[in-house]
Amino acid sequence: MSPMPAGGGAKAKARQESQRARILEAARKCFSEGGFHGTGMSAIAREAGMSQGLIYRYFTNKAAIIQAITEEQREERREALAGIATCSELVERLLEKIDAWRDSGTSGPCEGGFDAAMFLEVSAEATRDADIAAVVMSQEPQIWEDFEALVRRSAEVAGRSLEPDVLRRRTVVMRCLVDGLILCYVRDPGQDRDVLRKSLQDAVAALCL
Amino acid sequence: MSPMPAGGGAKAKARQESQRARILEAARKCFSEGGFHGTGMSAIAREAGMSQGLIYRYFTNKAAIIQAITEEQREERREALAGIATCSELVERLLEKIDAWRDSGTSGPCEGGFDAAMFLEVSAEATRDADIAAVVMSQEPQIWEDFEALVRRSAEVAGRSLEPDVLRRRTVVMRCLVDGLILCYVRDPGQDRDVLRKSLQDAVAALCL
DNA sequence: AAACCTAGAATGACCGTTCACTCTTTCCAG
DNA sequence: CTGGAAAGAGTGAACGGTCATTCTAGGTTT
Repeated sequence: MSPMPAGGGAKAKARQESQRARILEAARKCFSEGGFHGTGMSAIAREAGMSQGLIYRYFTNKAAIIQAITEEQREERREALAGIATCSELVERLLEKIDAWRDSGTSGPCEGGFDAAMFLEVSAEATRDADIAAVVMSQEPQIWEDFEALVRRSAEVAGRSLEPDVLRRRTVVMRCLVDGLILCYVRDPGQDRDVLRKSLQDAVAALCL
Repeated sequence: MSPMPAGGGAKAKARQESQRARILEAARKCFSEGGFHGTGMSAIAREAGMSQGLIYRYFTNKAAIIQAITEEQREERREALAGIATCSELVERLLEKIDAWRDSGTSGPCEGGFDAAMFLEVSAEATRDADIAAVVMSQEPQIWEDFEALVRRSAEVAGRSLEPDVLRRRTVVMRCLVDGLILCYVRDPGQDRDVLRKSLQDAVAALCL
């Protein structure tokens, strides 16, 4: 009946999880290179080193894989944000990550887990697929919280205390800057990295962050 | 030999152009709703009110249509930017356009020609398809020029004169803000528009623009 | 032997593209 | 003006291929 194996022993459970993870990892790489709709199940199966049919034992269909990957992104973003103290540092780390992504052969997630192509793919897909849009929107409050916490932290480090509504506005600006930076850098990876860095740091300073 | 009709009379030329435009318009709508790879030629043909085969009289293949649409975007962006005097006004107009796009049923280009879905689709595709990436990158210098001109204009209106490197940095920041705003608003169209507006206008003011 | 895992073939649908063919317009010889 | 051939515009069926998904049947583990 159920497509997923019903767990008996803990060992089976473990294998189940590892297979799911293997599929997800393969799918992430393929989707990153070819996009959600440009990637076939055969490519995912090949990358994962298994048959096409086997994938359907762990995921009901392709959409479920896409959804799982979309959900994964939140965790990665949270973790990345958690280890950062100030807005200035965020800009620095982000530039490093984009560099790493770009240098990893224009495809696939780099070691840091950041994948600019996937970021855009998810955003684009959300404008079309209602299910993906729902997942993305459900993540938003959490992401805003994390960003706001960062901005607050950053202001405190700088010895300033922001009023709630100012904090909120600065947070919005900061997120727009970050997203825009990704877009700009991805669009033209050849442009001067230092100009980008100085520009953004300049703005961060002007905004008292 | 040649796939495109060789022009005899001016009338034929005119029809040729109008047919091309018809296909492009239909394709834009379909691509906006389903993405480049999620849209079939049959859908474009149906939307354009012609047979699939006829499309190939005006475009060598699907990739050529995608490329033509990508190229179209530059003109639209240029025109939109040309009619704007200050950075503050840019933020205002952009929010209006995103609203118009969102309200037009989550699909298709709105009357203002702005299409957030297409914007993301092109950016995402550029990370994968080398031809599209080339088109996008070839547009970049022009777009940066337009943005820089706007920022300069805006500073002059505010009675300030920016030094070249400061101007450049402010331009980068402004573009990141604009791109980021689109991304934020598209990701969660339900969020408070006024917060977005105030936040961005705040930042513009803080950056002396 | 029972339960599960897995590969690989089969499925029908749809993909982008081509092709043979039919209309419609153009154009010039008579 | 007219008639008929040449050329262009347009159709829709057909092509090989790939798509996502399902099924069958053979292994492997327990």
